[in-house]
Amino acid sequence: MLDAERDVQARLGDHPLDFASLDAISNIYRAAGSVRRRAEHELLSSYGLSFGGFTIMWVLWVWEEMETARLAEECGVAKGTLTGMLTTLEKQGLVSRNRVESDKRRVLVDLTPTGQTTIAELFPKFNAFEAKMSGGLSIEEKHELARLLRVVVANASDD
Amino acid sequence: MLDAERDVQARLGDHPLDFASLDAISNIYRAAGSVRRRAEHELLSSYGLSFGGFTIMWVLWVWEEMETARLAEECGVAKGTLTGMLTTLEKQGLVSRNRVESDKRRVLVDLTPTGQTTIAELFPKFNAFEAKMSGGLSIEEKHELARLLRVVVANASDD
DNA sequence: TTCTGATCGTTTGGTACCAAACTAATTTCC
DNA sequence: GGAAATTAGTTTGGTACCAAACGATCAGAA
Repeated sequence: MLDAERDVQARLGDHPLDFASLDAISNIYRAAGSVRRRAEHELLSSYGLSFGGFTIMWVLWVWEEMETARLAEECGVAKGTLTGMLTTLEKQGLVSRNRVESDKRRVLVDLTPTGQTTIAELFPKFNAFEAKMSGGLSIEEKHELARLLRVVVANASDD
Repeated sequence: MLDAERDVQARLGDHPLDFASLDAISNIYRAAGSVRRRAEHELLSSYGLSFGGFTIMWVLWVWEEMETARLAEECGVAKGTLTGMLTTLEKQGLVSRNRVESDKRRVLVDLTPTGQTTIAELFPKFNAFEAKMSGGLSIEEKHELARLLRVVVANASDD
């Protein structure tokens, strides 16, 4: 990466380059992309799940039945995106949608029994995968990584 | 996140949960997604660029003319994906494709003069954006974040 | 030479993803 | 009580993204 730093600085001329920020932020995507692809390849594809689909199921497993809006928020996707992903999961028989009687605009999403079984079997494997992806880091380093990332998330979420 | 930890542990029963790994890895996506959306919103949309399109232009700016295969690798996308993104950038007049005379399978991609101007103007703003997204972190913390992420990338790239 | 295998970029088919427009249901305010 | 504003989820139109199949080109061997 030092070559890049020198080259970028050359392009910028006298414009100062904040390389530390570039280094921190640009590595976030690189890491996210490579871990995501690896997870889909190595683990999720055999369950017919995308990374996003897995995330939905995990959230529902932990917090149980949930409205669409909150589910989208928890999963970090737009609500329109969630509609399509839920349709996919519904076709696979993994989640169910139920209109709320008292307010028919709302929809409650929940895991089906099949979905429950699937995520209960899958999650331990996924957690082991996460351990492998963070292999070589101490527990303190893992928590430090999470802490630093939370600062970035907070910055990016400011309104 | 501590509620989640307790809830997940409850679901897992006696199965041990590696929460530190979960914490580290799951925050990577959250951070990547929120920073990406913010960048597109706040900065890239006014240039008509997606995050991926910006990445391509940045790589070409730093390393200059490059073959498709290496460009895809540098940008962290599949080569088929790159084809479509290059078509978009080509339509916008920002990059050009040129077949290599000595080996007509190969294609060299480069920035057009317009592309050069665009990225030279945009990059300082993007770097300032990166600084904002990593605001509140010291220089040492930024480099530590990058270092920890590189470990993850290396783990995810193992064959 | 010509056949075989490898390599490069593109195409294809499909999901994921977003923002904005839309529809239906509910609440607010006069 | 009814029009207007608000809210929830879906639909729409478009890009991004992947893996696998494809077509063209090149390199090597018989």
